[in-house]
Amino acid sequence: MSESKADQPDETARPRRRQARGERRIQQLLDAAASVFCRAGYTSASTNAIAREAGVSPGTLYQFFPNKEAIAVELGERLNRRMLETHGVVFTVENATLPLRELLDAVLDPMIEFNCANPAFLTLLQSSDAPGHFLEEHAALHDSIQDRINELIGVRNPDLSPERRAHTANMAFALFKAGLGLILGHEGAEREAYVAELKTALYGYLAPVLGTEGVPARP
Amino acid sequence: MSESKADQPDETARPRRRQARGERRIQQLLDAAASVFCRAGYTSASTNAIAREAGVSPGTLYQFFPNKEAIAVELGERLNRRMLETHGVVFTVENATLPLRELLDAVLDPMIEFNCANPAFLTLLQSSDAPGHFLEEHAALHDSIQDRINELIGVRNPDLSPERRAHTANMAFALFKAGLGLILGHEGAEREAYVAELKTALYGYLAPVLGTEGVPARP
DNA sequence: GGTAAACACGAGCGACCGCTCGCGTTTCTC
DNA sequence: GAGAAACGCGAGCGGTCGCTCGTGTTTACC
Repeated sequence: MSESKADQPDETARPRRRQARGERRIQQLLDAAASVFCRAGYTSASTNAIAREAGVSPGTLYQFFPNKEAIAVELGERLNRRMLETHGVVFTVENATLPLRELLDAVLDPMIEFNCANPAFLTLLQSSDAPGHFLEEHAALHDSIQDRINELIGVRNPDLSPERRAHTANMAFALFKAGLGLILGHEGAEREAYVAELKTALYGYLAPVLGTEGVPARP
Repeated sequence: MSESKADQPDETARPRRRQARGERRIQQLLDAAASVFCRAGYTSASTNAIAREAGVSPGTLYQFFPNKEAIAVELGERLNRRMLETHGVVFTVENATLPLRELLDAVLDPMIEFNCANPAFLTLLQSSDAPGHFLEEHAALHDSIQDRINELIGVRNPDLSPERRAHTANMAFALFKAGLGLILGHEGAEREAYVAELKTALYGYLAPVLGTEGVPARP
């Protein structure tokens, strides 16, 4: 109870001014983490391996991240932010009113492209083995995407009950992740084939709920 | 090179006569392993935890399994065998000729029921983190189911090219696993809702390929 | 009943894990 | 250029892991 000086040890402790070198190291470490997570999964990935891959010592890694979990959280947040910044535009009202086939192209193609370039994202999204608090951030990451899908379905078909809409969004996202796994597991022509299969599957699933035709713009 | 006595140390080494007590212990250990794998995933599950859950010492566990990997392999094989014995009947020519909606019910309902009763099966099926040789058995387990689906699709629509059929079987299985994950993650009414959504999704995906009507019996 | 094998135990070995700490180097600020 | 702070290192700490081994108990077979 003798900590009444100036700084609490809990959150918002101290902003720790980073130098340009530090920011560079952080990026190196996150890139290395993405590679190692992707290769071994979250649990099997070791912080020493991440540091080695980044070309720094274990001590240096812990200059920038308080623990292993924070690395995964930060990586997930950055990837999620980057995906929404770069391709988040796809969840627009204009796209929602397109014919279903075009809507799927407009949404899926950028998503797939991003995930092919950043396979660690899917790894984090479906890392079911994970200790305690990482699961919360994991869920947050999940919901962040889920909400976009939910919203798009709501715009497309406002008559759907909230429960049904949630189920549909949840299932659609699960189907997407499943297809994405197949896509990332193949290359070249095989990959393209699975992209087509995924679109077929989502079309077949969503057509009865969302309709295949474009919906007219609201007055 | 001086091992020309009688028994090679490699495969088919010695059959080690098991007593009834031993068989019972093996079952206890596999049940415990299923529970622990399911709770923590393959990598995070510790052999000591499995032994503890089975109520035996670590040493006893290693009387029956040479290593951790062998536990997962044996568990996977037993579950797979039991599923095929109990519900493998669903992949019959008679079922293949049913109307699609009834075909899906006939195939999915037993599968879902089995996986709800044995959630460790899905855990093993999608344990992507795994060292070396477990992946081979993992793939074998995978293919064992995949082949059934492939065969069923072949009976239903013989005109499909082998490549397209393989893609369809692969994607259908991936979609099934995705839906199964949602189903196992919920209970009661929510679970039933996701069962319905999964059937809808697979119906929408397979209808254009397999046709919705029953196919006539072959002369 | 005697003996060999199967079963059971649990302390603990070696390896690796996440992470720390003491100390040296680089960079910023005045 | 002096002081502070950020950066960087790597041996190694405490802990857990998969797994072993010496020893004792139970069971099968004659």
